[in-house]
Order: sequence, then C-alpha cells, then structure tokens
Amino acid sequence: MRKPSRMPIGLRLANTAKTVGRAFDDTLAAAGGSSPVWLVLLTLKTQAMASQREIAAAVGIQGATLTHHLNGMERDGLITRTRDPENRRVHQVRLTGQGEEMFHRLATAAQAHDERLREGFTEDELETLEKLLTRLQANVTAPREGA
Amino acid sequence: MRKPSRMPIGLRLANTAKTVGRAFDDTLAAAGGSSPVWLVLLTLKTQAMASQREIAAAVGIQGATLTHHLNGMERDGLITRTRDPENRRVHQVRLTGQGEEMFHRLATAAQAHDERLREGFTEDELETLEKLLTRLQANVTAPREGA
DNA sequence: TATTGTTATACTCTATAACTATA
DNA sequence: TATAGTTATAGAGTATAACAATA
Repeated sequence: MRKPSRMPIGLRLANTAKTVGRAFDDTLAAAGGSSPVWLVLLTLKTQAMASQREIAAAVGIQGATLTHHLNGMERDGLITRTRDPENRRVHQVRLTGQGEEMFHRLATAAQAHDERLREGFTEDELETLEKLLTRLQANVTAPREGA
Repeated sequence: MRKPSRMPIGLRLANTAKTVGRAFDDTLAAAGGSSPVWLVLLTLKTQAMASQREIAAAVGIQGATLTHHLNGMERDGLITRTRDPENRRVHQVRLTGQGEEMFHRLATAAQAHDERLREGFTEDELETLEKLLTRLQANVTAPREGA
C-alpha cells in the first residue's frame, strides 16, 4: 500500500514556478531588466533573423503584446526596427550596442540564477526533471478528443 | 562524456508552468472561475478558520491583493464578510451557498485538469517530480550569503 | 485577399502607501 | 503603539479588435 501524492501536481508546479519566477524577476530587475525583455533579447541573439511573428511565437505571446514590449525596448535604446527591403512588410529588429550590453548583463544574471537553482542537483536529476516537465507540458498541449 | 542539459532549468520550468497554467486558467474560466478565486475558495474549505492574513499567505499574495479578490467574490455572492465578535478587527470570511456551488464546480474542473496532467505518469514518477520541484523551490527560498 | 505589424483600448493580477477601526 | 483590513492608486503583462501598409 502506497501513499498517493497529497497535492495536485498542477498546484505543486504552479507554486514552484511562482516562487522561482519571482526570484528570477527580482534578479532581472536588479540588473535593469525584466522577464519579457530578457526573453526577447535571448530570442534575438539565438534566432538571428527572426521576424516579429517568430519572436512572438518563441516568447509565447501575441504579436500586439510583442509590439508593446518592442516599443519600450526601442524607447530605451535597446533595439532598432527597420523595414526589410526584400519584403517591406517585415520589420527587422536589431540589437543596438546598449541592447548587447543589456543582453550580457541579463545573461549573467540569468546564469547566476540558474546556478543557484541547480545547487545540490546531479546531472541525472536535472535530466529527469527536464523530461518529466516536458511530458507534463505535452499532456496539456496534445489535442483532446473533446476539442 | 555526458551531454549537459541544453536549456536553463529555470526556463524549462517557466515554459512548462506557462503552458500548463494557461490550460488550467482556460479550464477554470470555462467553469466561471479564475485562478485566484479558486485558490481562495480552496483555502477557505481547507483551513476553515483562516483570517484574511492567513488566506493571503496561503495563496501567496499581499493582504491588499486579497481584499481586491474578496471584493469581487463578495460582489458575485460567493462569500460574506462579518466581523469576529471576539476580536472585531478580524473579518470572518464565509462561503455562501453560491460559493459552495462555485467551489464544487471549480474543484471538478481542477480535478479533470489534474487527471489530464497525470496521464501516462506512474505514481513513482509523480512522486519524483514532486520532490524535485520541492528542492528547486527550496534552492530559491533558502537565505543567501549575500542577502 | 492574405500577411505583417501597429494602435487603441481594456482586463487581470499584483503591489505599495496611506488610511480606518480595533485592541 | 500594534494589528487587521480597506481604499486609492498604479504598474506590469497580457489580450482582442480595428487598422495601415505591403504583397
């Protein structure tokens, strides 16, 4: 006879994500950034030639929401937006020097956060955790019969 | 030689929580509720005699934020607030009949969500996941030398 | 017509500061 | 003075709908 999990796994996940996410937000804020700004910068550096549609998809937000963040980032001198001469509908988003600096500052902060997070975990445990999280996400992403 | 985790675990956690959380929000919304309302109702049913301070702590929000939600829930007829005659500073929050109904509706929705989430997981895996999440949270909750 | 992105507007959750009532 | 809670205000993140520009 085994004692079942006493708490819904979704609630456990939400609690953990809330606590960890707030700690991360604090870390980013101390470095002068925020979570969406960091995700946008990371996407720009990782997927160099991304259109705004692609960036929004990568960050997991709507296009209009991305525009909102890009407006702020442009105002703060982190990015520039210019039209693509090949297809003038597309706006090319590029990092400025300040944007590069911000990226590196936030990358450092993010790395410190992640090292703190990993403390006491073995590589195997991290891999296990990552796989379990992926499966959890898949369960919710998979199309349902009813939908 | 082992291949290290390719993605920061914090990012993996945030992604999963975002996807799963949104699915849960949709589920609750379809049942006429929301995440904070569900957490408040759950706390009221679980810790019967909670003061607002305790409810706020259990839900993980500030007192003023809780007041905001309770105002909405009172307006919607889910709860009543009366002063405790023993200590008139304390407000006793109680579920109305409608509040009970809402609780059961959301509980059903939450259970369905969690069953979907657990699909394909063994009890052992869920327990492992729960323990790993708890350790992750502890890493961020623990006091730092620098703080 | 379809696609890319912006503008206008608004909603939800959250928070801090100042306040009232009570002890 | 200290505690419980509320009010006023604001800010961050997100979203939808309507629109403009381009293809």
